[in-house]
Amino acid sequence: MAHHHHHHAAAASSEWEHKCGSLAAELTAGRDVAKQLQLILSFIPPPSSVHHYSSSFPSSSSVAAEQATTREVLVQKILASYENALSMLSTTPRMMPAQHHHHDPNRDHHDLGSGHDDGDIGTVVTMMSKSSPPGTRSGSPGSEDSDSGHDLFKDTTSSRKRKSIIPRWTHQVRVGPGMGLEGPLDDGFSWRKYGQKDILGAKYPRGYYRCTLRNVQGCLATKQVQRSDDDSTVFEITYRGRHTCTQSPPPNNTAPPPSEPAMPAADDRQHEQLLLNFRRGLNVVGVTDDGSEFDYSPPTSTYAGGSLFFPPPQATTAAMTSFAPPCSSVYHHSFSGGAASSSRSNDNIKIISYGREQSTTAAAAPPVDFPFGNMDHLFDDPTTFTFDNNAGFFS
DNA sequence: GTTATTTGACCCGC
DNA sequence: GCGGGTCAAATAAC
Repeated sequence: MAHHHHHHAAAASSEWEHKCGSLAAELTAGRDVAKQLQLILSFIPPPSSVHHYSSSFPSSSSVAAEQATTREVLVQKILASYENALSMLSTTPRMMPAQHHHHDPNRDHHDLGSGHDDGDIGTVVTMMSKSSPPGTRSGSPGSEDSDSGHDLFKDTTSSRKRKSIIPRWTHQVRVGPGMGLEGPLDDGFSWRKYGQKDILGAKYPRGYYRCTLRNVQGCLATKQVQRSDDDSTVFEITYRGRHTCTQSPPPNNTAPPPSEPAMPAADDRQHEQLLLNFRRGLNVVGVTDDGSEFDYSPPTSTYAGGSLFFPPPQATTAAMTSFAPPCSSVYHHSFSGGAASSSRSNDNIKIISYGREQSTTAAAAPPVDFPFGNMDHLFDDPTTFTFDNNAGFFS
């Protein structure tokens, strides 16, 4: 770039804005393509289950499984990068240098069966608010950021604090009396504590947790756990950001008490609930135009974050639901004309993604919120979903 | 060996 | 400067 660069011209601001828009569009497009790739990959059976045509190799099954895992993880990482980049873009112009660090394919294992007797845990309040997350910086602890000038954005002329679109919500959780159970209540995700702070005026310190897969999959979800001042059996847990990683929920223990009718506060809450319901192993049944049904087999216990692809009512391009590995084959459904092509699914089902529909073209309409319709009642008896292809929502 | 937690330092916005 | 949030070195746990 030997061109002469202008100084800080006032006009640069709008130019910058414009470039940001292009950037966002580009990133969105990239993310969308990555999702498609993820989908496509899910349709390609892992080498193990492939009919061995003339495989002269021993082809141990473990290797195959590892490959599948690896490629899935890779796509997941790409997706996470896009998501994170987008979220960074949506906060402050300031940002950190990219951090591409190559990590070994680390095996992630989370201790699910921590033998926690969850006992009496009641989720009480749900609250939404837009946040002003200071640090959406990507995970890598400042390792190699030292050199290159990242004061590019320091100028902050525009100082347009875009409101963060990072979701933030709070649960109040009460632990039963007499339980030694403390802060780290098992909410189905594995967290890693990265800090603790004494909060002014608070009796108990606040714990800071982040998703354990942050460095592996770039998942930026965090939570804070604050013990209530007066009632020491109540914990206020503030979640920040949705999980973009893939995690398995714990096999729900015995005696999940009559689940609360879960007030349908906001979208994100509904998304959470949807995930929870999926995780509990409900059946999902889709209905096509011609009335035939296709059954998403019970997702036993595995699930992967992400978003379902559902088309807006008048979608012209084919969108699809996707439930992906570890199924050897998955249901694939095109909702565009109602023409359904569905393949078989075996045991486990993962949700690749959920939450928002994304069009394939960058210039197309902005993401459409997932059409949940009125599924509140389903929360009471979350055993079966039916997706009405015509109506475009679960019923 | 590995990964998680603890804990004071550090950063950043107010 | 203050306070909340995060980092990272030391330490603990595995």
